[in-house]
Amino acid sequence: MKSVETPTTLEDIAKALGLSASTVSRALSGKGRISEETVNKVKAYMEGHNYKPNMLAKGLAKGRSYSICAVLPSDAVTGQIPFFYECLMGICSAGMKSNYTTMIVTDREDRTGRLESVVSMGKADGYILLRAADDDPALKLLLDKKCRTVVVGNPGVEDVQFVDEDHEGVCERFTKEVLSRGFKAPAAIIGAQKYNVNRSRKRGFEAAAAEKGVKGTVYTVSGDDGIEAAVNGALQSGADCIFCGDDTVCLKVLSLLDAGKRPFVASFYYNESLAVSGIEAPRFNSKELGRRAAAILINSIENKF
Amino acid sequence: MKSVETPTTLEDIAKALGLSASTVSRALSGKGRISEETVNKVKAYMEGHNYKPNMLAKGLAKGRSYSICAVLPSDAVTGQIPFFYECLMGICSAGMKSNYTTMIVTDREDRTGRLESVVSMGKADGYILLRAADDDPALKLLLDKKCRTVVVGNPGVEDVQFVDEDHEGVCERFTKEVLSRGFKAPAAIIGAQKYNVNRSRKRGFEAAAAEKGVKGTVYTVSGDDGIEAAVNGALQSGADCIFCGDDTVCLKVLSLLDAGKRPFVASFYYNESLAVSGIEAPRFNSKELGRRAAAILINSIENKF
DNA sequence: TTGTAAGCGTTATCAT
DNA sequence: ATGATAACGCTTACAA
Repeated sequence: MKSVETPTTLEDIAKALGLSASTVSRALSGKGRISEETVNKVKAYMEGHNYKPNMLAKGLAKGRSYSICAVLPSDAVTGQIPFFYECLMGICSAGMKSNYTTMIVTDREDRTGRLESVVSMGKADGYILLRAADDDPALKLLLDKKCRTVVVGNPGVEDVQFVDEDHEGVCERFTKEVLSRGFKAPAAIIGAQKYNVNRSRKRGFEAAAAEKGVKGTVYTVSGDDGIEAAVNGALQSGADCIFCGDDTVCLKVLSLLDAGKRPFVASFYYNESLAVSGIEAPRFNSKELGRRAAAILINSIENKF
Repeated sequence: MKSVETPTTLEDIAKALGLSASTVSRALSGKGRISEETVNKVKAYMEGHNYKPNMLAKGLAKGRSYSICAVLPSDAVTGQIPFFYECLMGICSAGMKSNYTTMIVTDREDRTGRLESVVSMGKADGYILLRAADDDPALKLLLDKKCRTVVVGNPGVEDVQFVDEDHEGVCERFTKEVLSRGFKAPAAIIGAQKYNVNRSRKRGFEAAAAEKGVKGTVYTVSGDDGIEAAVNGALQSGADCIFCGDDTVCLKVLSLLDAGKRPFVASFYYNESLAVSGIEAPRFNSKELGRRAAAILINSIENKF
């Protein structure tokens, strides 16, 4: 049953080397007193035969799963948002580096049943929330259950680890740069204010408008019809440029405007698809953001045990 | 240490009910001889106290991980392709229904190191390959290691389970419908032919052109510069409409054409972003496709053990 | 320094 | 029908 080529268990290696499983275990982990010689012998053996530990067994013994869980929104639109996919790639990549597996879980908006399941089965050592609204039920659940958690984007909650970009600053600088081209009546159409990131962008835009001494009008929207109303409002009030809170909003805005004679449109978040319409937007490295989140989480896992 | 409210182990329940752990195990699984009465007693107890089994322990005992692994491409562009994200959501959703966790792994193009790691650590009971090229190294690895695998899209390999859409048929019908509007010189710009799906689309397009009695020109491309050359070629040879193999190609094509006076453009795969430019395309339900893949995989896992 | 043995929580095999 | 007991592969006291 057991392969001769590849040792499948510590026992196999132990037998082959005339040692005991525990000695091999120590040789590999470096924990506990063990002779340099034995370590080398084991290491040498490992070169040829490529043993991989059974993480389930290891996990059971150490009370860990060696996997981290990415908590994703599952609403229809998210597939159109490269941010989530890229961020996920970053998490996965950073996880693998530390031998952590990345699992995912999605719940329908405002439900947490699946996440709850995952949590109570102890299938993950930590959680990365890829989006958190105010009073986010998923975040609440994770905190209640005392799960190690890192949020992508500032959740605006005390004592929660998070990684974030400087949305406010970036938006402010970007807006100022655009306004300096001579626009006098900027409008901004920004998504749901229950997301901290949208509030930051709003502040950044407003600060830039104030500094430039022009009156900036902000339309905060949630849902497609809100966007249509905002676009109409902006046009009627004579806006000469429209800033969109993110790529999703921007794509919707573009689809509502006649490409030929639309005002200048920009987005606060870049997306390749926007290139088709020649839209400018600041770029963020979401994969790197995911990497950072995972690194922080794993670090906190390894240090707490 | 152990919570009084929530039993964390079978032992806890056994103690509370004056039974043994193995009896409780049987009561829950329904396997083996056990009295109706005991089953009811245990079931009743479970109502109040919401016990969740430790899947690691269960997995160790049964030689399973209770998780399935989605193998994703990690190239830069994939974030722009809603297909992968949507498919992943479907997999995750179907997995949760059967208490399977969905984990993900990505490897840089043509590398399989990470997947190999996951495979040899036995962290997944089965694999879903979200994209397979001809002679795909990841698929080869999975088959070599005798991993239960389902591929999304026909990999063109014997004895491999897969789920797929009828790309050829859909493309043929779609192309015919468009051509019946009077176009006489259709061109198609289709991605790398190492992907079966692109070959299917090419066949579908060609069949439609043949049926309509017009000469269809196919440009097969891989990479952005290939697309530019193809677009130029199509324009110079007087194409009056351009079919794009998928949403990615289409977005690139659109960015190369002047929106005002471009020929009619259509895509063989829909993407919300294309709506901005009013592009038509057949729609596929990728989430459902993912669901089907997961269902098949899980079914095969449960039946083989 | 190394080996032995107990333990992680579950399932499966055997007695009872 | 139920309860011990071994087993899954690993870690970690504790013994030697």
